[in-house]
Amino acid sequence: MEQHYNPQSLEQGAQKYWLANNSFAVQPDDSREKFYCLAMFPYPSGQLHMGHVRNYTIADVIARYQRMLGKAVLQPMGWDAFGLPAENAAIKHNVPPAQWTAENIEYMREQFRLLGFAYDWDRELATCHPQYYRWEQWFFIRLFEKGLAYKKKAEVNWCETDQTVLANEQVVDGCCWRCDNPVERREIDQWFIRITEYADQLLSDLDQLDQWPERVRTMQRNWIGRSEGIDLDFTLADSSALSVYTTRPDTLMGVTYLAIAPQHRVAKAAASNNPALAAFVESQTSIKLAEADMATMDKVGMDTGVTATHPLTGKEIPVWVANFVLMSYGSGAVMSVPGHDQRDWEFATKYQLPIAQVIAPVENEDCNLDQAAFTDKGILVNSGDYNGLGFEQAFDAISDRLEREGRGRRSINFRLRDWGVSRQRYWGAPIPIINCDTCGAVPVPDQELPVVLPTDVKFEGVGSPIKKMPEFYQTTCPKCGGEATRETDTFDTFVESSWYYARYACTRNSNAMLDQEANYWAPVDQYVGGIEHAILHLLYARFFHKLMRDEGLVDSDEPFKRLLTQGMVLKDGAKMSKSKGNTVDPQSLINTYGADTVRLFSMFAAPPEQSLEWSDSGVEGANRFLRRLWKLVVNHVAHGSAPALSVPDLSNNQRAVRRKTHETIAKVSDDFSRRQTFNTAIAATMELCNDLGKLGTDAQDRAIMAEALRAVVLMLNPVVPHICHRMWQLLTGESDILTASWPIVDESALTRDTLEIVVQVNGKVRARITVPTDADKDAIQSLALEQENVKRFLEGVTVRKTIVVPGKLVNIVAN
RNA sequence: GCCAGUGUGGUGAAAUUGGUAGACACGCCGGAUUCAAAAUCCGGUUCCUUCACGGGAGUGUCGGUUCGAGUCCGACCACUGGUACCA
Repeated sequence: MEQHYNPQSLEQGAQKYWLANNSFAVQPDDSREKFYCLAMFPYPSGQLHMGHVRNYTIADVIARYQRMLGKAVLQPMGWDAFGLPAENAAIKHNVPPAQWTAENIEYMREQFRLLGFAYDWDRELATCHPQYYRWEQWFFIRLFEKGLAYKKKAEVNWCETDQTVLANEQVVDGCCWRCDNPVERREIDQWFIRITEYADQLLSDLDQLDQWPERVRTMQRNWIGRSEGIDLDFTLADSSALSVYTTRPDTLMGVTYLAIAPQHRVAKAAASNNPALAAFVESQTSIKLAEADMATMDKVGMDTGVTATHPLTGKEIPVWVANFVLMSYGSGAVMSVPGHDQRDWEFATKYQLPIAQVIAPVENEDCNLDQAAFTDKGILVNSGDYNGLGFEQAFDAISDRLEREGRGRRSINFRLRDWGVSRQRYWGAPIPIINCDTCGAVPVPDQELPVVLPTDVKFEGVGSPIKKMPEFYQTTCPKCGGEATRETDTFDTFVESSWYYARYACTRNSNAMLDQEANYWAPVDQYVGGIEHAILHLLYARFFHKLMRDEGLVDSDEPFKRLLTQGMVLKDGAKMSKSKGNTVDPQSLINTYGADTVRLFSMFAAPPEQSLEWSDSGVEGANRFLRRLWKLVVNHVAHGSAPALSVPDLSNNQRAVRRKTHETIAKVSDDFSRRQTFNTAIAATMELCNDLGKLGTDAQDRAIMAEALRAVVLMLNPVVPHICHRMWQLLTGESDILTASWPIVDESALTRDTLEIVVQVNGKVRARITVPTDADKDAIQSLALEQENVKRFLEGVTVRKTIVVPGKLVNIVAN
């Protein structure tokens, strides 16, 4: 028997065993409950980092735990293999993205193996493989046929010097990250998917997701941003309508100007004979597309000279161009009520536009329009016929009138915008469309799929190579047979990550996107990933699932039943990054301490939802614990098999250790399943081990030790599976802990005769008393009052009240 | 800017339903072992005060509710994530 804990040989042995027995391959099995456990697949950036280790360890712990509960557990792994970093690496190191990606996958797969994750590798997929993205292309064509995919003009960040589109992260301080020249906005044709068509469902189905963190549901709810309001028309001089959307028609009488986006047709028209305005409009094209930049930039505007007629008063009000009005939201125009909207108030103050009060506070709230807008709902004033109405009444009265007069329509609006899926990049799945001068956008026929992305490419400069490859884009129109060009844009990588979870169920099916096995495993029972994906990825995947449902591919409404969002891994309080030089390489830690130590520390150092502060000495502590545990097991086994447990013969001390064992099983079970706080589960197990060290060597001590050690090994197995694989063999003689079940609490071991409770005087602890478990309130109270220190604090005061909380405390209120 | 979250000893954290603040670890201090060191084992460790028993203060800040608040409410401060082309 191995006297010393030797992680290298022990982990190798366990991994060989799992490989030889194909331990983690799984097939549908109607005799057991299914459990689909999934961690968000990684981008193959080169090496695993600590964030990966944490993410995948959490999922692996859950998968292994669920398996011990007797379920058929699917835990697959794959690669989110398309994306920008491969192109950057290609430019920097002159290596084609396909090769770079494939090499990274090879290396990272080996790292996964060394960490001992229980993956069914038979189902591995990579999104850059044509067998994967072919089905995405096929599905996109279904969406196109249903009118759910469409083309429209939309803006991008454009670098004139590099002649390329820039991602938001490639724009630094308004300039291109490579050549440092200012970016400009440019409108180009792009493909969109109508997520707005599903906005209502995406919102209401959030209520089904009761096993998602509330904060993620809240963020998605706010992102979708449903609001009820009214579209209403102001009339321009040429009698055309200038339409705006507002959720506050009750403030309509307080509109003192209109604000329109610089790209609005009215602005463009007015600028054509106004050079100053034209210059202003032009100057606004240099702002980066990102919402954060839009919202924090200086709010500037200019009078267009155009006026519009107010739909109720008939008054003429000025129309201003304002840089904070977005052409892509609503109609690109807003009505401005500076008295009751803070942004309008600031703009009006800056440009000395009139501010009118039309809402008065209901209670005595502050309302001083010289200082700030009054944005709460209230009672209408200065509003003619509508004076005295509250928000709801005014909303209805004004909306009714506008609808009656044909100047407005009640409408439900969403903040959510349609999903732009076009990328002017090389390393992505080609959009399966052929552009024909005669027939327009024509889908590639199904039998010609996949449209394969050429991988033998040279990166010259920064643009996409396929845009310069006639052999790729020159083709004929499937409809008319004439000359045509292939779409050279590729899909947003969020498209691939929106359905991979379903494809794992049937990775190798070359006849269909999904099959019945996908329906067997879906939905994912437990999804694990970073909180940074709370909105985009998780919303797109939910949307895609509904699209697939409506195509008849899956039966369920939602893809992920339960969600765990893990926090980041920090070092010295900051996110690990190469530029900060504070990275920790998991590989060298595995080499030094073994995978179990790395896994144990990752799970012990913080609860999964919180950020985790990396600590080298903490890792040593985790390793120390494993060595101590190993010694405990080895020493126990060295003394031969333990005698049978005889509960009636136990001493009080032995009974206490046994109670601790079963209390720990209860706590760890709850921590693993309901709470998902693995750190406290591990702490409880450590506590139990500390107590076990105090057991003697007589027969019943050894019997209790045997029972406890088996429980400890079973409970730690999901976290540190290698060492537990071996310790289980030593303790039981059985070869495979994977076939063992989760330990069961013996309720009879939990009983106790006495309890310690605290005695407080005015909320401060003054004594501790030990009382029988079944003591009644009066007995507890009188015992509490007898305590010397309690008496001291009751001298000279009168007891007003006594609160007895059974099993916890007594609080004597006195003054 | 907006949306969401976090803030507790020297450090990572625990306190699950409003009921003993600091479990479990790290670090540090003291001791055992050792020729010596490493490793290991034992003990101590929120701060202030006290020979000691004990006492006082304490969970980002300020205020509130309650017999009782880390936990609930209000305001504020700092940091983190997202903000639609990073994934």
